[in-house]
Amino acid sequence: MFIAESLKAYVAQKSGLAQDAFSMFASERPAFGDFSTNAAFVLAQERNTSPFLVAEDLKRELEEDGQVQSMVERLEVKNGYINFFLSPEFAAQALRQVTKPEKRTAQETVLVEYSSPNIGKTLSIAHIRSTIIGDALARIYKFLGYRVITDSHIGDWGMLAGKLIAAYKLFARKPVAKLTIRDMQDLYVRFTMDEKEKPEYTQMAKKETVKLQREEKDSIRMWQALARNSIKEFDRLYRRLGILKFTYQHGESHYRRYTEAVVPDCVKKGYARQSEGSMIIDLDKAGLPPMLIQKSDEGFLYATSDLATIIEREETIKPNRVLYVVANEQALHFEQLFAAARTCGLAQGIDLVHVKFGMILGQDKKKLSTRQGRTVLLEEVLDEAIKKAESIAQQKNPELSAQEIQTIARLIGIASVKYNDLSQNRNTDIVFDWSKMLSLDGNSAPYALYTYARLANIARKAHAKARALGVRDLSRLERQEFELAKRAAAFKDTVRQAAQENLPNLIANYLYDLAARSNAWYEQYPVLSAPAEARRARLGLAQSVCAVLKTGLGLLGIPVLEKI
RNA sequence: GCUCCUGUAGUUCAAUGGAUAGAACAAUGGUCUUCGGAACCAUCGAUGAGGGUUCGAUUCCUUCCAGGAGCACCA
Repeated sequence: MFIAESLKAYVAQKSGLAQDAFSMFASERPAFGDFSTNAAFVLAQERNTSPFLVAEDLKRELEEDGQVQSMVERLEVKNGYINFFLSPEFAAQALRQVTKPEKRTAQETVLVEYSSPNIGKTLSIAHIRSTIIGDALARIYKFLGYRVITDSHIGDWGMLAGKLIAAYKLFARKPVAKLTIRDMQDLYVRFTMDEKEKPEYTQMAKKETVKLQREEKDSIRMWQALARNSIKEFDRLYRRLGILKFTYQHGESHYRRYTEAVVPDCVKKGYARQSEGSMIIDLDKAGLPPMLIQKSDEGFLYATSDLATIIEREETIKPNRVLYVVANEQALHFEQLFAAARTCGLAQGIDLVHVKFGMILGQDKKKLSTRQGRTVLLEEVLDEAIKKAESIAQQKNPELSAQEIQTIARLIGIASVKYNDLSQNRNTDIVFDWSKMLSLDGNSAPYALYTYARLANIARKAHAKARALGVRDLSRLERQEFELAKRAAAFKDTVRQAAQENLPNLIANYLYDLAARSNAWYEQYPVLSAPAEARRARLGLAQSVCAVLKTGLGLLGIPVLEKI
């Protein structure tokens, strides 16, 4: 149940406004109730009258409705807004089901493409955002009842693969099957460095690329080994990070049949034309520069393979929506890609979305790039985070065994890295800063985890059974506690909003707010020592908030611990 | 040169058309006969500059300033 949505439906019905003509939002402060609508402003505009009068009328109409009556304790008009104060019964009802995933009814499929590393290169900090944000979005959509397909679109074909093979043939001293990803990366770096002075290297790479595209046996065998070893390494890091298993890790190579067909097909249908020896799709109508889909040496490009990927997915997966979780820098590429797809009559009825995110910058606010050797490896970040969490855990809990500390440190270290990213709006750049990244203070993962552990501990001490959730008794709570309960009941509304805008940070911020309110709450209101009725009600509240924290952190890919 | 993104407190962030711009860190002062102090309470402090649209602008438009990214054979 989505509270805002339910309320909105009634307001729409009574006012005659379209659902998207006005908004219903969580109120900023208790004095404004729990949810507010600006419907009166919109209506007043239409009728050319005062919002205040319209609001009073609309309020009266809503009050006369039996359904609305059961949902709210009262309605208030203030400054033209209509404020909704939820009733304890309705809030309790919402709270009881707030952590239950939505049932999959409409078969709406969301395809999330994220992480997408290149073979032959270790995962660096640059992959962190795509991987963590994509993983969270996949979990969020699943929770909301969508059919979710995930795909890491690995760069494993074309010139990149050709260069790797050329580099291997030139410099390597091991059988290809024994090549680690570090070896591959060293080979690749050496190759690109030398390439500047030795144009014959580039020629060689091109030759290898062509051989691979012709699927000559030796090339394919070598390429497969390189790809396999790379993916093994990616999977190891994904496990450490604790992200969902990908439905697919197809890579560009998977779509190669389609890629080969893209150019002739576009030419035949008149979508593409020659220009300066290469093949382009004009995008004037979209106000964009043309997109190059074939090089003058007849080689394919990223754009070609991306178009092919759209075609293949349209045929096999039939998604309703595709989320490309890829850095900001590629904004133009995706604008062109989407426009080109439309031009070619592809992806009709499919919502293609570039879920972009800011870069991770160096201390000098310049881009971190592999070439200048300024890369920070993903693995380093995780190691550092865990190390820091471990020393803090030791300090805080000297009574715990080394093994317990290890478990806690591993969980909190990873959680901090994820939370640090997911609590920020993805659009802004992040200046890479070890102390910030690994911060365990303030609005951070440990704060939410700590709150969870404390609340869980109270319930445990009371020997409360999970099914004894006393959320029927919200009316037994005092005013301030009731506010907390209603806040928890609005969890699913937040998740819905996070999905609509593809902004996981909305959930992180909500959880932080909920945790802060909870901390203030149990500081002030005793649970275990309270009189029987209040005790039962408060235990119910503690358990509900616990469940919300656990579910919410879960959506961010962060597991909870009973003890930290 | 063209296009796009960003500019909020000393610092890092939140709020993207709504009510009195919200946190954290730092600083300062408090809470303890503790349902786990990785806690709670309080003080200090901000929308780059100018114009416009709107009942209402951090949010939309516009000019300027500052930073960043992208712009055909890389991915």
